[in-house]
Amino acid sequence: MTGIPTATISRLVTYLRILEGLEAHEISRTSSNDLAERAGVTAFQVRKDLAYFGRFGTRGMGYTVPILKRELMRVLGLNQTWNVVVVGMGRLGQAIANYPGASDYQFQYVGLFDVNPDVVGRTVRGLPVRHMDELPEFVRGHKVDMGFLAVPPDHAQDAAQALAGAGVRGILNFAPTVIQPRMLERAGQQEISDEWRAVIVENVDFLAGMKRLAFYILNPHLNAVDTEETE
Amino acid sequence: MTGIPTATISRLVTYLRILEGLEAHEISRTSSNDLAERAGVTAFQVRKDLAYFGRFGTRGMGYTVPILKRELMRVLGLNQTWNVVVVGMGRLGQAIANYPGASDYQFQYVGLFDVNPDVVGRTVRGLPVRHMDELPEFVRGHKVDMGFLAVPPDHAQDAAQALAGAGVRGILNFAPTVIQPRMLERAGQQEISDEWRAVIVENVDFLAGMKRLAFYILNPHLNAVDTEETE
DNA sequence: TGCTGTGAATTCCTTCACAGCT
DNA sequence: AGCTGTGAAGGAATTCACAGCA
Repeated sequence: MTGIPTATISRLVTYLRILEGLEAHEISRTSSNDLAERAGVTAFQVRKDLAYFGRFGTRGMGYTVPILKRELMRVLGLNQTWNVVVVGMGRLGQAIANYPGASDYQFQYVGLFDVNPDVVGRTVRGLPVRHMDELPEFVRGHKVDMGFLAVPPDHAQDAAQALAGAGVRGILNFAPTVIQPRMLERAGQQEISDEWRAVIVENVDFLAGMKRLAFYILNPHLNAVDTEETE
Repeated sequence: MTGIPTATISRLVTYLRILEGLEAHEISRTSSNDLAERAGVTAFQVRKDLAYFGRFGTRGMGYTVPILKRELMRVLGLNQTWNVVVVGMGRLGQAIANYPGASDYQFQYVGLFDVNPDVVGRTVRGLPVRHMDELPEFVRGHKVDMGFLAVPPDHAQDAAQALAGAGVRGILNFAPTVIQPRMLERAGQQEISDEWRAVIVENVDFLAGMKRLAFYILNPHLNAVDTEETE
């Protein structure tokens, strides 16, 4: 059961957001055409994307908003709680920690970390900023699932390895750097033998976004209307 | 001369970043293999990506770091100055306005905007926060090229239209919403007839990044090591 | 020999057309 | 009749193999 396009996952996130908007406006029915228009893709695409994961509609009728929303949340793993630490409490890290909407969808910030003594000990969003030395114990003790990485680029690899070594399952990397995956080893890797799982890295890079924008302004004919970026 | 993959542009940004790192370490030569390893892609990919834009290497020798860097900057439009306004001066907007590295590469913040009276009039990074009412005149007067959009999602479409109407050429949208392109019309559209150019929209969405991460943690076998994301 | 540049092959993703329920 | 779900066709993007220079 391999082979779901990465782009499909990004679009599912978009569909989910649209469904939330519809629900907020108390619209209870939709269709592949309606979703497609709102998402800026084709109706074929919507149906194909959904078909990877099941049959959520009714022929001749369309989709029921709450049902499709629930199913997409299940598919995307958003009906469970995710414990998150943020590493790097500079301006970006603070903005991330305070971003409204992150706390929806069961993303719970449980710990904040930095190495700068000026920052460690301060309180952000009601949580104390801890020193990185405490990370391994904290991750194990608090069942942390993900780390959000908002450190300067030259410290990103080290911090990513610290997170991976402490045992997180995924890293959302905000630093404009490629994290080398082969150096990411989870704590207790030797215990896991058969069912070895790599640490997942997703990137959010807005410097890259700025540069892509510059390119497409200069070369508008090369621009395709798409959902994400890249990424 | 159509058909350069969007993913290629994202990767060019990555290559450029690597070249900057090499230059900072006074490494003056590289190769498709070296770049590939650092970028987490194949050497074929690197060469193909570069080949879309020219011949920058020497057979048998590889690439000269400063030359390839210069060429990539030219291709990406980073050897010119881009005037930027930031719309939405909440925590995220402030983090963006203060982000180090944005001011490299000739992205110059020339204006900051909001509608909240508590924020308008305050100073961020030495610039006064102006009211959105002033946007159209400001964009024309200061030759603004791009707008960075960091407003709440329910105001993103309106703000995007305001930016487009004021005459910016591109929008970097940080709000978790799809901007409907058909409503973006540049000021003076009637004047431009033949050489009509759409406003380019690039998205940077870290809520989407969080959700993709959740999915790939639950489905690690579906994860492909890639540069962006989407997106 | 070593590494780039590039047509050809392959794989992957999207688009299409229509079968299948309601 | 209307809209979903899906195998098949088509189109892109990546991978490959090797020709072409230094």
